[in-house]
Amino acid sequence: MSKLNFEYFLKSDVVEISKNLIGKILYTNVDGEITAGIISETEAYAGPGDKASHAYNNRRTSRTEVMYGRGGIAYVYLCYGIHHLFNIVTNVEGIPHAVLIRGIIPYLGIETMLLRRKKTEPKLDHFSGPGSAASALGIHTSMSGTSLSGNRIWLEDIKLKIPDYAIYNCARIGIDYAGDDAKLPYRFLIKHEHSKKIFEKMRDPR
DNA sequence: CGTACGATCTGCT
DNA sequence: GCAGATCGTACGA
Repeated sequence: MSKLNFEYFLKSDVVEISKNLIGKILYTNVDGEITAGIISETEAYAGPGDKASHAYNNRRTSRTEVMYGRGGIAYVYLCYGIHHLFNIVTNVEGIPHAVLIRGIIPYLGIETMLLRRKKTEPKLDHFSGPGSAASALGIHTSMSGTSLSGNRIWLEDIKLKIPDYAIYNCARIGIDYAGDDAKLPYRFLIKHEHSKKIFEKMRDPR
């Protein structure tokens, strides 16, 4: 089990990183409460040339400014006034690439995560969808800009590797405004059946 | 300053 | 399958 260091996030191919992040473990420490999930779904947002990105055409605002920082920090923003969506900034300083985390498989602290989600049934559905995944991990917009090499949010490799046949990719969701870029196959996810297997194994390790 | 709308989720039908 | 929730952000006046 090794913590991913910032160099991992400096690579230039955000789509490649998106795919590679599938199966990594995302940890948060919120007020001393540690929870974690296996990343099961991601989307790449390729910065200035990507109409779906908040940083399209190098648009800079106080919200998007953190995306222009060095890879390996969190970009968290509010969507529809309700959902705190968690992204990982990639590439070198000045290039605003990011990966949206869209789903997790509970790995550590599922009781806490269920409380945050106001759910009782330990179902996988409650942790898929970008708003749900971030909420389960206690992520808030106030954490935007947090370094992933600190002790508040970080990533680790897992021994169990997700095989390629269990991963597929397709077009991103909810970005109809992005024209042709809406068709780009920048979304990666673990097939549902495979996610369920991992989830069950996690809950009953025998 | 005012307005339009979004990288969504939920519950009800 | 669809509408409603709900509010910060962006942008134009």
